[in-house]
Amino acid sequence: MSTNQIFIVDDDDAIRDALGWLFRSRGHVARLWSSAEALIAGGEIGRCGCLLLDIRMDGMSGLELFEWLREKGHDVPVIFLTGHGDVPMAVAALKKGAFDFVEKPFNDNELVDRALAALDIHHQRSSRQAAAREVDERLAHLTSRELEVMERVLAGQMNKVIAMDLGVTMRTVEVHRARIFEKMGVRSAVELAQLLTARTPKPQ
Amino acid sequence: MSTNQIFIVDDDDAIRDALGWLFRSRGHVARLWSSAEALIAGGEIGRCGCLLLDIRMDGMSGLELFEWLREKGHDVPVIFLTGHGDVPMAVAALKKGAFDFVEKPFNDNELVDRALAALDIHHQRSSRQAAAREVDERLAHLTSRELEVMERVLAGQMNKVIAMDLGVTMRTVEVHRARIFEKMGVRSAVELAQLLTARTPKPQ
DNA sequence: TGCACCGTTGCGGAAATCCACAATGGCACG
DNA sequence: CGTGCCATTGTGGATTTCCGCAACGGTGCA
Repeated sequence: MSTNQIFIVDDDDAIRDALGWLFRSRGHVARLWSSAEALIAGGEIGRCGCLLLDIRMDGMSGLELFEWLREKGHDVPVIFLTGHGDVPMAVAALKKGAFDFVEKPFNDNELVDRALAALDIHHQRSSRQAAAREVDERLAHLTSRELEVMERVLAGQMNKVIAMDLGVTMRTVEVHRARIFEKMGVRSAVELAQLLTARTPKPQ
Repeated sequence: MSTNQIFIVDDDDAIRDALGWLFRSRGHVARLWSSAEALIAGGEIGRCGCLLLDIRMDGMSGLELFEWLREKGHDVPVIFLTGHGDVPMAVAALKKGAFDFVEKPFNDNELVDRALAALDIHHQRSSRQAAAREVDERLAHLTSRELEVMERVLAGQMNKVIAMDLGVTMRTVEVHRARIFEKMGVRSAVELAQLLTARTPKPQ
């Protein structure tokens, strides 16, 4: 994976450069952006493994960028940086899913540790997501009829029942079933169930 | 369920009573405790649906009580209340799994809303946990041999293979398999897979 | 019109599963 | 020693699944 880059967005040149220097001096890959708009325009958000985001910026704020990323489906771990943060703001940010919230001035070592932790969970997430995408990709190749059959297979229904249910022959169900397994890359209904049950979006 | 009680722990009599009045006047069930120790001694944590916890208290602090609950396996949603909270403290509490972090003085309506939200997710959690416990309970009744067979059934192995693998006859595997289904309350390997795949502890 | 894909079905056989009935041996507990 | 639980196996049959081979009709696109 090449998504272990640390993206830093801050409109204060001095802080931005200091952050860049901090991470680079320790062997990490850091990319710097002077505004949320610049980051978005860059179109390289996909390479981001962890995002350090100044909350207060001219133009689009850190919080707004965060919301924007969420809507776009990017769930990169975000660490907010703030000079004048208060408790309610921090709480709101974390409850919305921010990974961390750090006040300036920050402790160098601590910030690096947190960023690395963020990278870590990003890797965990992205591997899970890759698997989920893989499954979705395969699901997309199923015909609507196959989906109907699959649904019933997952409900534990026997081919006979499914056939009655759909008003077709057992043979037809068998064919669909075989194609489903083939397309989904599994070799039994059990594997299929595991694949799809694991894919379920996780709650809080 | 009778776990929609709001537990309030604060060593300041005035605040505690005010909180009790606040929730009760709106029709909610609130229980008051003047210290973490008293709450623990009461032995009624199981009835708790949501916990409002003052961070700074004589004796065991709110944070300590929170940790204690975590260790005991109680994961009631906790809302911390604090008079002199700072951002790092709030961030730490939330990252450890607190549900919310509110500064005093608080806005009555907002606090109630948050407590109700906490109750809500507690209900979601507890129904999930009940299901998980149910499954664990059933798993506990499986013999070690049955577990070995189940493991292989979930791996999608055919009875024939499992038999070879364990050095027994197919017939034996069939019997184990039947008992597994019976004990687990399912009627097919698919249902079993769903039961156990869903049970998996969810990550962040 | 020809090709590709989909849904459908039939035939027939191999393989696997499910099950009732029946039984043996080991082990632990009282 | 009896009772209960567990693992094990057998027989035999009903049911179900899995598959290759073959085919037909519809739809949509080039």
